[in-house]
Amino acid sequence: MPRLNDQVQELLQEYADLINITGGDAFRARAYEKAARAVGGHPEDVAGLDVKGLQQIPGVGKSTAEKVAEYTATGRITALETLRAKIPSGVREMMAVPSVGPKRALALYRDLGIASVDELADAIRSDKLSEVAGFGERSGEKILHGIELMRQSGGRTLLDTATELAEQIVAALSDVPGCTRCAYAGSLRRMRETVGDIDVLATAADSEPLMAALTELPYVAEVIASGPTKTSVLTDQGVQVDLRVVPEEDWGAALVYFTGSKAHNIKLRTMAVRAGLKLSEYGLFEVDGDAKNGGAKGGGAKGGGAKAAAKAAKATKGDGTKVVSATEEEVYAALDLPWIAPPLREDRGEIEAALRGELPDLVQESDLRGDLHTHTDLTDGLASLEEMIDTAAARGYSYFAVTDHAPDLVMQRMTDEKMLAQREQLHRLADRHKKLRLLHGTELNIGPDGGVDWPPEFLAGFDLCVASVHSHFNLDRAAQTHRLVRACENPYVHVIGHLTTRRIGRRGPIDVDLDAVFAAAARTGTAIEINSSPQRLDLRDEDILRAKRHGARFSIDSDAHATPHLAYPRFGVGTAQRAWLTTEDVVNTWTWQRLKHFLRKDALR
DNA sequence: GCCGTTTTCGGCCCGACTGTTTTCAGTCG
Repeated sequence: MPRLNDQVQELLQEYADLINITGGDAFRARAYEKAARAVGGHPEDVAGLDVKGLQQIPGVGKSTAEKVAEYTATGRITALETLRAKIPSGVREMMAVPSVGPKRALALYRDLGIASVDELADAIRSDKLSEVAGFGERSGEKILHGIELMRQSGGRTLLDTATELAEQIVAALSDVPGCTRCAYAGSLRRMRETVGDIDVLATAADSEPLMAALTELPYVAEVIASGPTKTSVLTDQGVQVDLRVVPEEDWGAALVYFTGSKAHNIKLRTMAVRAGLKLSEYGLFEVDGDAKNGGAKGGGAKGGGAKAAAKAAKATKGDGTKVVSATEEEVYAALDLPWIAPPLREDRGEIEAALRGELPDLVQESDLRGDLHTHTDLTDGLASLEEMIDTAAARGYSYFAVTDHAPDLVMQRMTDEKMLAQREQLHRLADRHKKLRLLHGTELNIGPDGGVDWPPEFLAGFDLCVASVHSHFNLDRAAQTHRLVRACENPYVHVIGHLTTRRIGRRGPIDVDLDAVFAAAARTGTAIEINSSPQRLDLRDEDILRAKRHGARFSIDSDAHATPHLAYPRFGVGTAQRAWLTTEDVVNTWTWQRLKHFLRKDALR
């Protein structure tokens, strides 16, 4: 189950949406939206707070506090139930389609009775949309395109939700008596940007108590299938979880098998066959009789060692003798391979690299020495400068940049004076954290022509500037490329933030010649951000690989807008690992001395 | 509904873009 704060955030947001759809007071709706974000970003668990305590959260007043308290006490919010009864849930779900907001969702429901995304797509295809005032041909096309975008990531769960759920399930199952090992596998373990379902693997002599424990979890809504080796359930958030229980001696083979990817496994199985072995979900087997004249024959002590251990047990499934494979290392060793980190297991050359002994020494979350892109409540963040800095210090960073929005993002109402006052405040706070070097930065807006918010003399006052695209997403490819190349060429721009501006399942990437931008970044010494927000994960792993080939460097940042978001870099690091990055590629793993040098861009001035 | 260097009422993120309009509504960041 997600953190209670996240559940409450979702419910308050739903309440705000329903107020909007039903034509309620827009300011009231906005108050609930703000309260939703405030609760979601609040570091303390709301479960432990009473009405008084809840009201201490900025943006939460008496009315919201009472609703939250009602939810923690009873598991429901009466006022929300009342609104839900008036509007089918599918109407609100239509708001997830880009360019469909509350007004259009209501109009579609009221005039055509459309109450789901599927019905909406059907209505467009059968040309019914023009019957509703305000909808023309272009609207239909745009909405249909938006629906397709949603479906591409359709049914997939974002990394933060999936990770949290998987960790809770693993913790719960690990406590079941008789469970000797438990971990999650699948695409989540490989740190793919979204996850279709969650695969959990466990070992136990008797699988029954584990299967029962899974189906009895409070947030399991439906049991899809349940047998002695596999149980599948659906959570109340609609995420499918598959649990498999295997004998202890098969743990390694099973973990390899269920971690995937499919392509990686196929290649491993091919190698196994050549080595006279067979790898399947039931374990690693030595094929009886012949087939000992394959690749592993000359293959060194490790393979031989594992085979020696094979004398252990006779197989129950498969044709040959089961090879004990209690760990992944043993399985890989049987194939004369070193252990391969899950994020690399995509058959993108990792097996060949492993054979050559050239696997990269992947960057780890613990290698990060700082965060170079964060926000405070001076703009659209939730936490104060002090709170953000204190949390960063607690993470053990040695440097930390505060980069609030610049004035061209008009809604943030930034001014020179506010920025300079924040700098003063930051300098005063420097005394509090002797071990943490504080950097005063900003997140600039890259204009349609590639210009940024402030003139050089003002930019020179910052320790660090991130520059990002926040508008004009529809420029043509040449214009998008030009603006981003120009931003790289700006001697005061150190990091290009969320380069493609995509939001997973919500908005596609801008149309840009990535190779041209990567080349410009490498040439000018501008780092490219790996934005770790689970909604963005921008750049994608395959684009990072391309950028690395151009010689670009990267900054793995949280883009935190609240203190809990400062933990996001684990997802950015996962993405970086999928792109084979090492600490050499990631500037915020470097010492301050080295980073300082990188930030100079002297040659361009 | 929330909040207060404008303090218990009266404001509340503001401008651009898009597609449908012929003067604007809805959506988005």
